[in-house]
Amino acid sequence: MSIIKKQVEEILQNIDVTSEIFLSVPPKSEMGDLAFACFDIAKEWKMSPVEVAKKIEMEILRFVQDDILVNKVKAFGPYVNFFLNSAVVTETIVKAVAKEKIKFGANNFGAQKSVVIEYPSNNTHKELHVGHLRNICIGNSLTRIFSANGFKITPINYINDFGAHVGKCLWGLQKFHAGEKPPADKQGWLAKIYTEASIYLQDHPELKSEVYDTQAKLEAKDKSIWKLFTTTRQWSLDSFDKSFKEMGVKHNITFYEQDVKDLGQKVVDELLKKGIATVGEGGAIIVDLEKYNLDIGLLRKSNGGGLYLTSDLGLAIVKNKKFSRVAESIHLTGSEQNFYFQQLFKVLALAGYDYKMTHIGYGLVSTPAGKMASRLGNVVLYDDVRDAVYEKVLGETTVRHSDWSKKKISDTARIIAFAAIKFEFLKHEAVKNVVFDPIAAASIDGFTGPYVLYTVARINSIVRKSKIKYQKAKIRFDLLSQPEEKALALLMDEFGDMLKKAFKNYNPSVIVKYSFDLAKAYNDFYTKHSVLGADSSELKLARLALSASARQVIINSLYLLGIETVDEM
RNA sequence: GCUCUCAUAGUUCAGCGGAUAGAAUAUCAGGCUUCGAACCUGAAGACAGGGGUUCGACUCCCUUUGAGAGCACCA
Repeated sequence: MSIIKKQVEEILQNIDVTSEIFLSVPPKSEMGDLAFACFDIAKEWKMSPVEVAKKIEMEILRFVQDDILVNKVKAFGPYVNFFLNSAVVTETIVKAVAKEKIKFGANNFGAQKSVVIEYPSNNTHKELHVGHLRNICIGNSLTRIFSANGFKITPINYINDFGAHVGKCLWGLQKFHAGEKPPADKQGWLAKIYTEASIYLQDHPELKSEVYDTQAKLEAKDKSIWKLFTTTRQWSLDSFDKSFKEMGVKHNITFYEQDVKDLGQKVVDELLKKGIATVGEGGAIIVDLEKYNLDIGLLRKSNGGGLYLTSDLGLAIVKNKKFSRVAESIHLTGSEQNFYFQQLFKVLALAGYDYKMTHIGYGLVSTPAGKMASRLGNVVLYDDVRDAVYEKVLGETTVRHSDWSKKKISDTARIIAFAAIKFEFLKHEAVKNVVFDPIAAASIDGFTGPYVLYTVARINSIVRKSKIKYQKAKIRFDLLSQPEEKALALLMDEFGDMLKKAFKNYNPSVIVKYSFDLAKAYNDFYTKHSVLGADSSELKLARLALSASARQVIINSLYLLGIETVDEM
């Protein structure tokens, strides 16, 4: 939680402001450091907001004398503004950061309640594209954000390795590529075959029965196809593991559709028995959700085959067996599945599950050319984005550091490239559709990951050159009297609130913006005041400690985004 | 056809119902013999249209227009 804000809140509470207090930052620094808006309290006190502000100002002046934190209180129309003592603010924050380090800002709203987050739920035999990339960035960040808010969060993945797309891919493989030696990128090869088969079937719909046969054999675990299935499936899984690993993403458990489909069928039988599910048109098993305004959910095909909903019911059982007392289950998918998840959650509720279920449907990622469809092959692949951004950053790094070793250049470029990618894919609010812009993704100026990393590298350089052990020194915070120094410390104090906001709204973009604002606040300080060139050694020391704190909080915010920093760049 | 989501500078995005709607980028004008110019300073530039609720609306409600998505055997 924010430390400084809390102290100001206490002052207000002492003069009988009993409702919940929100402190904001005034639009201009001349107007003070923190503001209290009197609109709500005005209703309670049955006075005009302007009168309330004046009254609060008077009360504080009368009863709160010689407060070491608050220098001045002044009413501005309906606002009461607080002018804070720079030395107290900087000392409080710098010491708190030094003490708590990576834990600075952490909250405990979750009280160690168990939350399961499921992402990116990708498919074998199909490619990983920019849509998945967005999913992975958001899921990884939410995992860290929930953890920092005191939840015990378990990231899991649910891979569909048994759907119709697999049948289609294997059919195409046998029909057009039998006996071929797969290239190095085996997973990419499968994805291409899947696309090729999809397009071919559009022109030759009469061959669809062959695909159905392949799918039926697969579901029956027929010997003629099983080996091919397990081999190709593993190619996909190996490739996904590699991608997740380089993205810094870990899942505690991965579930597979193959393993839960049969269980789901049993749940459907039970729902039938209970009368929750019924037999619908053509003999399919449905659940009528009309009275919830959710149409009809399809639980089983008329030929007895399972559907996505069938497997998800089985997954719910397995998940609840594995994780007892789940308080919340978060599902992260594209927004096109919003309606589906409303249906799923309703069916699960009817089946007796009562934990909180949350679906985050992030907006679609499209290309400048239009909508992506893997069936049509017009997708932007994860690998291509990664390589393009990496090449660009590698070029920049090589130019800037001709004296570095090849390995140092490539290692650094790799971290910067992933920072750029993750920052780019997390900067938008999740519900918004986004157009993937390759130029923006590879951009390293302005509101980007590299900008924030650069700020960290700058501070590293200052700390390195100073050769001062500021950690144990006695610091004269009273020397930190510049407005930029106070502003920087006050912004660090906001971190806990940002963390809260990010988890409440399931929105990592709050942290993205914060990390950028903090880096910008540091750069503002940096250009106006010199650390190493400060007038006295005491001031140098104080500014060094302030800089190190700012660096720590920037690192903390980047950590929540899944972004690593570099020493130099 | 029905349902859901979205609409803010040229472009990409921020804006718990509250102070003069913030950034980034592109454009123009500046700043390195000074802690790292992947940086900084300045200029110009926006709430899709129309109603309503409210002391107060980018924000809530209705409507029109535009964009995206979903709607029975796909995932």
